[in-house]
Amino acid sequence: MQYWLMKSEPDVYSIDDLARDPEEIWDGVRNYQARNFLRSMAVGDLAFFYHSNTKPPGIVGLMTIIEADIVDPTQFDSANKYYDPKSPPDNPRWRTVKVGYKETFANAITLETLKATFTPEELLVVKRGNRLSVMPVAETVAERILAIAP
DNA sequence: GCCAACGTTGGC
DNA sequence: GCCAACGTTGGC
Repeated sequence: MQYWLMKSEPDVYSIDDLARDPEEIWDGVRNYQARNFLRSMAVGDLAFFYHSNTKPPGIVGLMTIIEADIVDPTQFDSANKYYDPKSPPDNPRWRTVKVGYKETFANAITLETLKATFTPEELLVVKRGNRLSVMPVAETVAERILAIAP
């Protein structure tokens, strides 16, 4: 079992949206490094839901991976923002996972708190200039996050 | 709204 | 294969 952190802009898709409709395909990731992390996820892994581009940014809840390595359908939808005409239909470029809602933390753990608690080596999301939207979280770090999550 | 960081694209 | 130009991310 592995832990992950996955970012989403709450204006686009928030933890409340996931709570309302508790199974969702995590679509729209168009970065190869993030894609590779998505592909290495397994059913039962846990992922922290991170709100980015909002005030304040931070970890707001927890979800679980309920289906691994699925094709991101938006890459073949020409009307979709994430349409990728260069993705070969017989070998889809963008894979993702289906996530399930687990919980919303009573008090979000802000980026400020994360920065005060973890070094950039321990937790990638506190690293300046980091733009990765999907990243692994070491188990020891995950346990510390869960311990401070109310 | 600014801008640093950095990934991607495309000409050569 | 290099690298300048460009686009996007995301904190502030």
